[in-house]
Amino acid sequence: MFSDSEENYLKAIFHLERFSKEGVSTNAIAEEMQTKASSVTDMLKKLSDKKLVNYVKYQGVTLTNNGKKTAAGIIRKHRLWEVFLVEKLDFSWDEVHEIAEQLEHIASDKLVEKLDKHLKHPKFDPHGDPIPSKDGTFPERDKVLLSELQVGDSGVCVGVKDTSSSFLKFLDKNGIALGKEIKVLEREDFDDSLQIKLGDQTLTISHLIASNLYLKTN
Amino acid sequence: MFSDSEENYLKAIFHLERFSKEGVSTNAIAEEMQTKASSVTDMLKKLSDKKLVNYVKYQGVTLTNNGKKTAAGIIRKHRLWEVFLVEKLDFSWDEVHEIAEQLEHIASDKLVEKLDKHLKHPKFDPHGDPIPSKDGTFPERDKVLLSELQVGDSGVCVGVKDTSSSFLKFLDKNGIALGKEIKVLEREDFDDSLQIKLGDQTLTISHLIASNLYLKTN
DNA sequence: ATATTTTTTTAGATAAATCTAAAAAAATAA
DNA sequence: TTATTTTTTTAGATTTATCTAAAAAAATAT
Ligand SMILES: [Mn+2]
Ligand SMILES: [Mn+2]
Ligand SMILES: [Mn+2]
Ligand SMILES: [Mn+2]
Repeated sequence: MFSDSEENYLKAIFHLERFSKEGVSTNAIAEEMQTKASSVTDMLKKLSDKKLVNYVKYQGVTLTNNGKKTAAGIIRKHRLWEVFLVEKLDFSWDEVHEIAEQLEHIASDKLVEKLDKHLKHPKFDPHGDPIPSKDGTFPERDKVLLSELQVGDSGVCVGVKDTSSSFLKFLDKNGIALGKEIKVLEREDFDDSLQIKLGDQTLTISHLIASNLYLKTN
Repeated sequence: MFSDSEENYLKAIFHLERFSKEGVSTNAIAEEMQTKASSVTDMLKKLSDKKLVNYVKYQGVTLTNNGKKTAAGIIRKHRLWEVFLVEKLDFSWDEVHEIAEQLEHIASDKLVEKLDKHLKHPKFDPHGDPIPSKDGTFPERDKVLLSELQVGDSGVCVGVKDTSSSFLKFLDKNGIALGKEIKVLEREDFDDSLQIKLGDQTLTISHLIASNLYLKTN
């Protein structure tokens, strides 16, 4: 239906739209896609011709309903494959993104639905990100950044904001994983670092770490 | 490493090499790939530059050792994915080829090895075709076409020569599947059709059918 | 051995996706 | 409000994979 490149642009625009109520700018897309602004302009024209984006010269783009649905479909595939890689093939969560980046472009509706069934219809991927349903609806879950909690608050780790390999490996090394219970024991005013209880151990983590971990509070 | 197109050419040449001891001709490749001879010539030059084929103008091509190993790797992926689709996702054997045709181009050695392990290192795909090992070796199995058997001979169905959807669906409809025991009861001289015993039933099949079914004789 | 047919290659064009450099428009600063 | 800077678009190239039409080479037939 659409080329890998077109699909990657749709996904990028979809993600960027969440942060700007205006149209998404050419430069923002270029940055996200690691490409040049002129290449973006070319692609926007093409996506516009295909009625996937609303594009007016110099005014950025928004996805059309069709564009949104298409983007959600690609994100659905990406995240389902990530679940597969972690749950069935025993990959660790820092290894799957690159591979899912390729698998998301495999075209077969039947494959997606069979994969979804095989995985027992997961609602979230290995990084805690929501998996849209077939019709494009994203499951919601209220979650707070660990850095927002007060001393004494506690919750269960349900997601990461930064999904970089280095961050995920850091979490592994320190025993932090989705499903783990975390309680804030102390906050250091000087640098906003936190002392937390994780299982039966106590851990000190920097503000940067805490501001990339999502918890579901108790 | 290589483009999807390059990989598809390598696979085509690999398959064609089995039938001609000479180099594979440009036209044969064009036929196999459903493309034009001029496109083939262009690609052969490129593959030759990359040392994947031995190409001399007007004399056809053969794969280099490197080309053979690369082709075997793609066939390995194709067939492992077919096993996955049938065994794990419950696809039927007539639906998997098209999807595997895409999946075979996913680039990740680790993925292939994890998939292989997950599937318990299968030696043959859902159509009975051998799955090369990581180093490019194809498992052998002696098999005979059902059409070659004499009256009274019997064997187990281990593969199909024609893998077209229509043939596979015909086999499904008649209860013929890999692993089934078949015995030749009678041969009709006029059209070489066979009367066979399949489980507890008796079936009449045309020569065309019999000449596309591989058995391992008892 | 020459003529004819078939196969293969070359020449030149097209479409997709990218790039650099220059021009145009919009945003910001003076 | 005018000048400067930033953003975006356009113009023109490049690469990859394909095609058609024509030329060249090889194979086949007379
Ligand atoms: Mn992608
Ligand atoms: Mn993810
Ligand atoms: Mn393929
Ligand atoms: Mn197969």
